[in-house]
Amino acid sequence: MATIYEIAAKANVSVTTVSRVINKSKNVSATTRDKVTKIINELGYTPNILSQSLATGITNVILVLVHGVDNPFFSSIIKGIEDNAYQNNYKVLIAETSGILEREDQYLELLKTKLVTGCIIMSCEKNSKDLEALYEKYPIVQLIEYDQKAKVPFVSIDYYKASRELMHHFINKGHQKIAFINAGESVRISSIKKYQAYVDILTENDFPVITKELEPTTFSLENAKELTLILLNKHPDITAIFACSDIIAIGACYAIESLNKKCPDDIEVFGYDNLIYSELSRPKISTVDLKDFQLGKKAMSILEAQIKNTDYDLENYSSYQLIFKESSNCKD
Amino acid sequence: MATIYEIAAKANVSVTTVSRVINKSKNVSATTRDKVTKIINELGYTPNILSQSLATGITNVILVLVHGVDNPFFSSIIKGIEDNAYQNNYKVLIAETSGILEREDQYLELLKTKLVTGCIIMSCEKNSKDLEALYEKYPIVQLIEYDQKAKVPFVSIDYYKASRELMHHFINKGHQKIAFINAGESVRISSIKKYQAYVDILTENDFPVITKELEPTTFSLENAKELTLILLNKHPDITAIFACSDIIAIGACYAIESLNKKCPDDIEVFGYDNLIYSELSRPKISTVDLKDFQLGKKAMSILEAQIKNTDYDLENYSSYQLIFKESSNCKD
DNA sequence: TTGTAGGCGTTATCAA
DNA sequence: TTGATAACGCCTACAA
Repeated sequence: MATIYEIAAKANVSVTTVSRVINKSKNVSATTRDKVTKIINELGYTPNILSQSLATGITNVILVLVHGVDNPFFSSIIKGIEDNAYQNNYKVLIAETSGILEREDQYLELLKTKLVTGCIIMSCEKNSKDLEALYEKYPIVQLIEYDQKAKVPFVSIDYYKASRELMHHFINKGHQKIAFINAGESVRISSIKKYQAYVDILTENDFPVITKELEPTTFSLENAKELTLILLNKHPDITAIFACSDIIAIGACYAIESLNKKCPDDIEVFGYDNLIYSELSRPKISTVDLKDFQLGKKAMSILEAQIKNTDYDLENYSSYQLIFKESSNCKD
Repeated sequence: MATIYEIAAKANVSVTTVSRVINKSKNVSATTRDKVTKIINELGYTPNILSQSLATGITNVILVLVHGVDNPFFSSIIKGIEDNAYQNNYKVLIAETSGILEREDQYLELLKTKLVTGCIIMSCEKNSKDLEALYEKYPIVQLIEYDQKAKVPFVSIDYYKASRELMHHFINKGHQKIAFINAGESVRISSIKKYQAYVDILTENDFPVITKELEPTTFSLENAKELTLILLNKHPDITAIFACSDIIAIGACYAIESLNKKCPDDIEVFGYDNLIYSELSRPKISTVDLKDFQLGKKAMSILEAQIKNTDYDLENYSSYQLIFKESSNCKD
């Protein structure tokens, strides 16, 4: 690879001048600039990011930490992040942690070693203190799931509010026996908030709480079906199911169908996240849309604010929308 | 962040010695090593990868270039890559190109600038020559889709063979009017090979070729349904459909259902890729499993061979398996 | 407008 | 077994 020195030699100028041209500094004459630019193109020169970063202490690379790229929201969220990032000339790299703390740390070291400038964390195994410590030193933003105790900026949606809205729909429809099937990761803020809303509304109305939680390791769809069957067996008078995710909702529908009941006529089902799955299934699953693209964009903007030292909020709630499809009786 | 100099100062040794300790060189006395190690731990020192790489010209980071992380196979393939990579102490980063050449180049520059050591390419917009030129300089492996004309190593499956096998199943079942619905990216090697196999087998048997190709920009599921309806309208005697992907197969099933026909009784349908979608739909889609995890592992091993300068093959075909589910009459 | 020289944090070379 | 010093490729005062 050509270096700044070779360019300088061929152009008969100093490396400083070449550097100026590369960085579009104003203090270069048009003639010099053209001469240097021409040679740069001739030699197909690309600046060595390593060296640039070493000298400036900054890279234009940001990292997205995710549990797994098969994370349901992930693919559309990343588009939002990138949209914002590319506009501001950042490169976006993604890393999977698989929920393994050691691996998470390994990738976060890329921050310490200056390889990446900031990090969007969608999956975090750290305790609150360690996370805060990290945030003190580096630009960090949590996305969707976040640590309630840590004072570290996050972008998410108000799961509690959204879930109350969903429950209100059920109540307005006259449902009294409403089941809730939670994902098997009830430590996640999203699960906690959904459950809170579910319980609160039922309590306010004096209706019974009927819940099951998925076993974390199983294939959600099958497990959801099993759990729903157990619930429906024990409580044959259930008329509505609040599923923590679309996949779970589909499993629930399978269970309903296998009992020769109809969804939504006999039992109404609501999912969460508005994934493509909810379109593929029969009936199509009513669900809560998270506007993933917006979430991603917002997260990137918060990160950038940190990098550029401008103002930003610690708590950022993005909008959502209840989508009524075939698995629920249409809106009120 | 602490640097090697601070460590050296505190330990009363030279930076060279500290460097030796960090890199586990043999030429350090146990006493010195312990002393230095202790201070390293005390100060929570992490080497600056940028500097290391600048000095050595090597990073332990590899890059996976993908069109989009919503690429259907991607999530399980990446697990295979990582499995192999972590064992050999590499970090794996992922980047989306969205099929944009400029963006692809931007990420590939990370190779030139030594930020990453090698690259697994799952999506490439480059022409054969440019790709070959890249391969001359850097460790590169193509995964799944590959450029037939470029002499650049690839890991994929033998789509032609697999598709012939699939078609043989149809023929053995007595089907004569077999439709083929191709993805809207018929420049991809996978699409080309599937189509080749389809046409070859029909020609060998003197059966008619009946095909449609998806419009690239549309939502596959709906578009597949439409196209299937058109085909079934024009050729009501079609008894089998070879769909280029599971999603397309699901769309085909929808079309069949909407005509009050039964799958597989009236029309047998086969998909490709064995994605989760094929499990969610009714009927479950018979499909070709690609053993994604193995593919990923293999790709990483080829990349490593390049990095470590050991032998490897240019053409690597991984195994596959026809999976018979509900959308086809069970195996022969 | 241009150039010189020192520094970023590490490793490699050579000598001691 | 250790250390001094150049080198990696770039940026940025400071000087001219």
